[in-house]
Amino acid sequence: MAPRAQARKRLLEAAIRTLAVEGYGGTTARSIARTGGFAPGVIYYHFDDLEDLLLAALRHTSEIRMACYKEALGSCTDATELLARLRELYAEDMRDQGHIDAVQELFAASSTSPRLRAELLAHVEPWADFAAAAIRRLVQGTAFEDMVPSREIGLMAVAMFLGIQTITHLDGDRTRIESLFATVEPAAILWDAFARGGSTLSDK
Amino acid sequence: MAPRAQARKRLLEAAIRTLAVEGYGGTTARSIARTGGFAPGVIYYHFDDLEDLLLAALRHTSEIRMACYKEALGSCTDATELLARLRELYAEDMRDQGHIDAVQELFAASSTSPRLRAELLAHVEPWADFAAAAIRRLVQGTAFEDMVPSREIGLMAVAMFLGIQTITHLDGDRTRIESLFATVEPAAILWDAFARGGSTLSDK
Amino acid sequence: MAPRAQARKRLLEAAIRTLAVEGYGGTTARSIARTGGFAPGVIYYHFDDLEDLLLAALRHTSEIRMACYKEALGSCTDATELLARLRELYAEDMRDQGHIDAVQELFAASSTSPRLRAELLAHVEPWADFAAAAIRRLVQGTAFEDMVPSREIGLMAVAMFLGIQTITHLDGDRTRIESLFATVEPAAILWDAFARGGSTLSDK
Amino acid sequence: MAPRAQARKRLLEAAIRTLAVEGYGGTTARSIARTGGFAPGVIYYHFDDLEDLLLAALRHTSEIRMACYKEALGSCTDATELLARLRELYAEDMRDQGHIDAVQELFAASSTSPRLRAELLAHVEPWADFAAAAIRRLVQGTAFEDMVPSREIGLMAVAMFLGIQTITHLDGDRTRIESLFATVEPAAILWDAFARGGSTLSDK
DNA sequence: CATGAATGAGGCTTCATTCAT
DNA sequence: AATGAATGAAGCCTCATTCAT
Repeated sequence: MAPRAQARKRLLEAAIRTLAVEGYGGTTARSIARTGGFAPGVIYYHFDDLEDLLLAALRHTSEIRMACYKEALGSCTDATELLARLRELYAEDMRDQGHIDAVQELFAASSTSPRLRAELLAHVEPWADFAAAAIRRLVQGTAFEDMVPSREIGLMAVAMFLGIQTITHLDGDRTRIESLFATVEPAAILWDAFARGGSTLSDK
Repeated sequence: MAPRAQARKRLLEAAIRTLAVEGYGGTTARSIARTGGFAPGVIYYHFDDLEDLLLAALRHTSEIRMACYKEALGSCTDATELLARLRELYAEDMRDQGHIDAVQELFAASSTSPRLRAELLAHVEPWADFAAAAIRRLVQGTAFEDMVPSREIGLMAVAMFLGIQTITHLDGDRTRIESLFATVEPAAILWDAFARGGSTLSDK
Repeated sequence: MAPRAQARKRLLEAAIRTLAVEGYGGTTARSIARTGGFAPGVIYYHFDDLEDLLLAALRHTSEIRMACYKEALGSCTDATELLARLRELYAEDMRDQGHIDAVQELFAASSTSPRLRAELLAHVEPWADFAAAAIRRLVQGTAFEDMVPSREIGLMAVAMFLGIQTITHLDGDRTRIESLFATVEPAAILWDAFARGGSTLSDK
Repeated sequence: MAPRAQARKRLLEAAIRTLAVEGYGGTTARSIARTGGFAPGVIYYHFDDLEDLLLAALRHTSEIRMACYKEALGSCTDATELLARLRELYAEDMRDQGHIDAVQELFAASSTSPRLRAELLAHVEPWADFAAAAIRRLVQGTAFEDMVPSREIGLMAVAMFLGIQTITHLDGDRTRIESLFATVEPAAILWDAFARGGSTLSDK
């Protein structure tokens, strides 16, 4: 049913898989078609352009991930728990068909296409907002509540995620990120104990 | 003198300028030649490959910048001062012929070429070390000296730099970074006053 | 009634409109379908080929115009009147859905397709005959009756029509033709006065 | 010497030959290259575009032919002689590598490319002027001198030439034109005898 | 050392045409 | 009768790279 939408989805997923596996440079109409098992021409039946397909793939993947992250972190006020959930989400991302790698490749390619650049920029904004909101939930009710510039820190968080992803992408060593999570964990525990913990303690 | 070396340098700089101005996608043998005002064939006289030229350009630019950073930050033990010097260096980078943009483009292209990927990785390592050393100097003699995992934080710093660069690259808005420097400044002042400042105070 | 024939007619007219509006180069199965509001596949239900459709469209349009011209000029023996009627017919052609432009495009495409070439040739013949007949009516009863090679002049007339059409097609300036009609008019008046007029005068 | 210009000329002539032999529809980068015995890529080394090459070919051929016509007809004041020379020129055109057929194909293709259309239009004008000048020389000193709208008749002549060419192109029958020349000859003789002849007679 | 013409592979895209529905 | 998704060939063009000069 709705063969049109089904076909489009097949194309989107082939595009994402190809980006992840072959890199942007290797993502050609032919390679996408090979990945998806269809003729190159189909792409142009459903999309104006290769660019168009890639843009749609970006939106597709970003929407899906954003929904997951919102659900998983939406109500989290505890640093330790936040960190744990991020860890899980990240692991899930990695298990996926490579959505994150695909997005990484698109960042890489951004200078090639103004439209792609604009689209990526449009996606950075909401993610930075989302990160800022998570941070605000974290500091809410603590002594630091009014001192923390959550908007800026949100952007920094997104930047760091991007940067780490870039480096991970270079050597394919995903344990590196695990070790960063481990590094940050004590800080999270400290935060919960002293900054938030104080008030929580008195609650009990 | 050494006309060979001189010619090579001309090529390297043309490659860097082309990367910065046209992006990786627009960096072809012809466009580099046009930028530098020589014939495309020359490239193959001095380098095996376009890849070879790009790799050499990366090394060239990275060495130059690393030397600058080492000289400017080498002896810095004060967070406020460190931040101020970083700010200057960054401004200098921007004024330059676009070394940073060129490197950014090469990161973008890394998935295309294993050799490029390896080379970039080989440059990330020393920069992370360098950042770690700067951090160690910062915490040295404070109560946190043994608690701070400087290696990991160094990597995070490099990642953040990379990520911010990526985002800046997207919208061309360089004031964004200025605002991040401004955001971090109070933290640096606090650090100097309490963490370092305390002990330093008693020293005097 | 006769849904088959009706559908064919829809296709023919879509083909003609597309030729006139998009030019031969822009006349594809898809563009014809878009013009006519049907699916590209329908074409192959009613015709073997795109070529087949175009040929049929040529016949369709040529028949319709030939009938008009025959009716309007069939009994015309007066040069001035002949010219006036031609002028009207031409104006009508221009108001039409672009039959003439469509035919012009097919001439353009003739070197692509032998069948099209043959078909066009087969249409030139009757038009030249028709023009020759008109000329014969004009000279009949005059002193020139036996001297005028009407067959050749008929062909020249068709050629001139074609050529003017080609030039008009180039710059879209249809007033050019109006000015040619105006240029010829005095000659027609002269002819009627002296060649035909003389004898006619004595008749009365 | 001047290998650049030589190569360009080779391309221009290959383009013209291909247009004449294969028709516009068959004139692709590959077919031109095959005709000229070079790789398709060369075209893009010397020209921006296929369109660019075709435009240059049109100019090339038009200039050459215009020069010939100017030299042959420049001083002709006699209708019979004018006709004889035109006949020769036409025969020469046919013996050539098909310049005329090539131009014919470009007219056919004009609706495909605005630039081509503009270029053709720019060539029609001088030819019409040239024809008008020839006609003026013909009527000069006769009783009709002030009555003949040479500009308009010049355009008609060009149009007729074009139209005849179109028809000839359809069936490849070049004797048709011979027969038209023969048809017109008596008129030329008459003209020289009565219109011009009168004054010439009194000269002797 | 350098030039610049030439090559050939491969990328994007369009299109006539087919076919399951 | 009609639809519209899919195919595969072919077109245009770019590019790294080579090579005669």
